[in-house]
Order: sequence, then C-alpha cells, then structure tokens
Amino acid sequence: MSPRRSYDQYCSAARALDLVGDRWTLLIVRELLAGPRRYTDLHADLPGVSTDVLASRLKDMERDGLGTRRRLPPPGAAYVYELTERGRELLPVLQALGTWGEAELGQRRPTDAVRAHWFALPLLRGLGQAGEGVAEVRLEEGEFHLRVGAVDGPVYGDGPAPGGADARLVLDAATCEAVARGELSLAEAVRAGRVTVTGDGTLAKTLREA
Amino acid sequence: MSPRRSYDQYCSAARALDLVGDRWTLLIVRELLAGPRRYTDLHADLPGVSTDVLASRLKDMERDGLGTRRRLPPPGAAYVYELTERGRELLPVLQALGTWGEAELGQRRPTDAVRAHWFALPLLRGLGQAGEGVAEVRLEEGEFHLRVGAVDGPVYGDGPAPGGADARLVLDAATCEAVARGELSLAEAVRAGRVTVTGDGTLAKTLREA
DNA sequence: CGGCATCCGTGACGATACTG
DNA sequence: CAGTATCGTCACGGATGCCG
Repeated sequence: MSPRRSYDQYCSAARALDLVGDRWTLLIVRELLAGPRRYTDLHADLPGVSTDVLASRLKDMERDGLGTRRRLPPPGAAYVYELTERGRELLPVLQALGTWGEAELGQRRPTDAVRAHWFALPLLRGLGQAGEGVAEVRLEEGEFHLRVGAVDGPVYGDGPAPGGADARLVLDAATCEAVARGELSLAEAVRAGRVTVTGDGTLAKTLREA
Repeated sequence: MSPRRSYDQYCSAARALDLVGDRWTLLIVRELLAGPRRYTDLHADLPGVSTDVLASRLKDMERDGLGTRRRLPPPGAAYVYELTERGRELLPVLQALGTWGEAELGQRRPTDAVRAHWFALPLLRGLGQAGEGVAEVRLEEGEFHLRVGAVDGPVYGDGPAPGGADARLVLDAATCEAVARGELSLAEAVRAGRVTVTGDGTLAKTLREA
C-alpha cells in the first residue's frame, strides 16, 4: 500500500491529484469506465504496467472510494474490479485530458499499443452532440458500445450492447483515428460517408441528419 | 532532463498524461495560469517541490511547448516562466480536476499550505456563470484578480487588476473555503450577503442580481 | 540573492519469478 | 487466474554549494 504521499495543499485540484495523480491511476479509471474488468484483462489492456503496481493502484482506489472489488457468482467465480459512482465522476477529467491530448496524438507510432475501446471516449464526445441513447460501434480492431448520456453504470463496454442499441456505427481505422485526433468531427465523418450509421433510434436519425 | 517516459498508447488521454502526468507538472501549470512567475516565486508557492525537480519540469514544459522562459528587461533582469497558448489550454483540465476534487477538500488540515490565488479557479467557475470581464477579489490571505472569459493571456494574477476591474469582490475565509468546497455557489454566497460586490460593470450587476 | 547543479538517502517503479 | 516476492533502477525530496 501507499504511504499516502500528499501535496498538502488546500486546493481542490491538488487534492484530486493526491488521489488520481499517481502513474497509471487515470488509465485504470479509463479502463474501468468500460464496466467490470478482471485483473488479467486490466493487465492486458495496460501494457507496461507491472503486476505489483496494478495491484497496488487497485487497492488504493478501493481505499479511496473510487473502485470496488467483487467476486463474480459461479461459474467463472473470479474477482472483478469496477468503479464506484465517485470513480465514474472522473469521466469529465478524462474527457478534458483527452480533448487536450488530441493535438498530441499525431500518427500512430510503431511502439504504440492500441485497443478498440480507447476510441470510445473520443466518439462519445461526438455522439454527445447528437443526443442520448446506446450506440454500437464496429471498428476493424473490434467492437464496443457506448451509453451516451448514461447517468449510472458504465459509459461504455466491450462487445455489442447487452440490451440492444439505438444506433449502429461502422467506420474504418483511418476515419476513427482522424476523429480521435480531432481533425474530423463525427458529424463531418458521417456527412462524408466515412461512417455508416444504421438503426432507427433518435440517436441514429440525428446523426444521419447532422 | 527526462528520458521521456511514455505510456506508448494510441490514446489522447494517455498522450496528455505523457506530457502533464508527472508529479508537480499540473500544479506548476496552475501557478503559471496566474501569468509570468520567477523561479523563486514558483518554488515558494509549491511547498515540497525540490529545486531540481522544479527546474527539470520547467525544462520539460519548455521542450514540450507548454511554457517559455524569458528574461525580463532591466532593472530587475530576472528570468520569468510563462505558459504558451498551448499551456493555457490546460485550464479545462485543471477545472475538471478541481471540480472533482471539491468533494475531497473538506476542512483545512494543519499540514495544508494555502495561497490566496488557489481560490482563483473555484471563483472563476462561479464568475463564468455571470458573464465576462475582470474581477478583483480581496481575501484575508491576499488579493488577486480574475480575467473571466479571457481568450489570451493569463486567466488570473496576483494583486489588483492592472487595467482596472469591472467588479470587486470582498469575502472572508470561511465563505471562500465553502465556495471552494462546492458547498456554496458564488451566487448563493452573494445572495446571503457573504460576498460584498462593488463596481458598475456588467459583471458586478449580474452578480448582484443573481 | 536568485537560479539553478550536485550529491545523497529513500521510495516508487518496471521486469521477472514464483505461489495459492 | 490473481496476485505476492524479489530485485535492480530511477525518480523524488532535502540539503548543500556554486556562480552570475
């Protein structure tokens, strides 16, 4: 466990950094925004993190009220980690960081890891303009779903949406990366025919009209 | 200098953390949002940072395009550090962190350092609702000014506003801390008579009416 | 005196190995 | 599968010294 290294400043930003300023913590939050994940899956989607640091961060997050550890009911009785409501409230922080970081993204470097759901946050921003609902996204790297405007529960998740989707988006890697870099808005990409939008929910309609 | 420890992930949030995720970096940005500062002043307002880490971070920030180093014209020819436009664009990140961290602020701990201008960001959020302009704030700990809605240049600074102010706010420590904790909105504090608002600018009028 | 560079002790981090 | 144990390395914090 950590000896609680604090900045000791009466400033809310410094207090926030006391809790989420350690290396890897905010990236673990990004992963857990996708819903409950097992330790091994977290470790696989955070290349470079060592096992002890990951375990330590997860304990810190539990102690600080950002996450919980829960045992799945058998069969497949494994531990899963998930965010608390307080942890999910970090979404705006990750959105702000992600928006600022778009300008730094540039072309994909040979050393860069990629996961399909890392495109969830950028796409979520674009979809937030179009309304609320559940969207399924299919990329070449994989498929995930977005719960646009979700007030409780995970904001996105791997695979198709459990309860069906209001809209379904198909786009290629180049388009996806351009949106993630902020070079292209989602609306522009739809207009240019680089995103195929299907479905008859309000979300799908608004997106096609925009 | 730093060996550029990167997460190596094709994700804009991870890229942002590559640049501003190191310890102290975002707090240095918070300080520099107040405008040009000398090394010694930075060191004084960031208790706990060691001299070499501060110097190293400032170099990193210059290399990464977040800040610049400039020599003041004589007399008093000293170096000052200031943010670039790119660095100032980190304001939303600090706002998001600060907003989330309000809930963690609680009562002031004996070990906590305080500076008057650390209340600038919370007050800036409240004033942003009221409009745009320049506000002077007088606290017991000191005085500073806020450039609400500023598109270029520092968003706040120590001391009175150089070019005069549209509004002038006087409030006590308890009120100020309650606003910083998010327990009390600035509008509520004004309504409760806990903030004295003077001045005849639009900002002052809107604030008194709210 | 302001602005660092250097040295040093401690702790955080990253990689690998190992265990219930 | 889900971590714990071990270890080398590096980053951090504190103190001191140098140099304009």
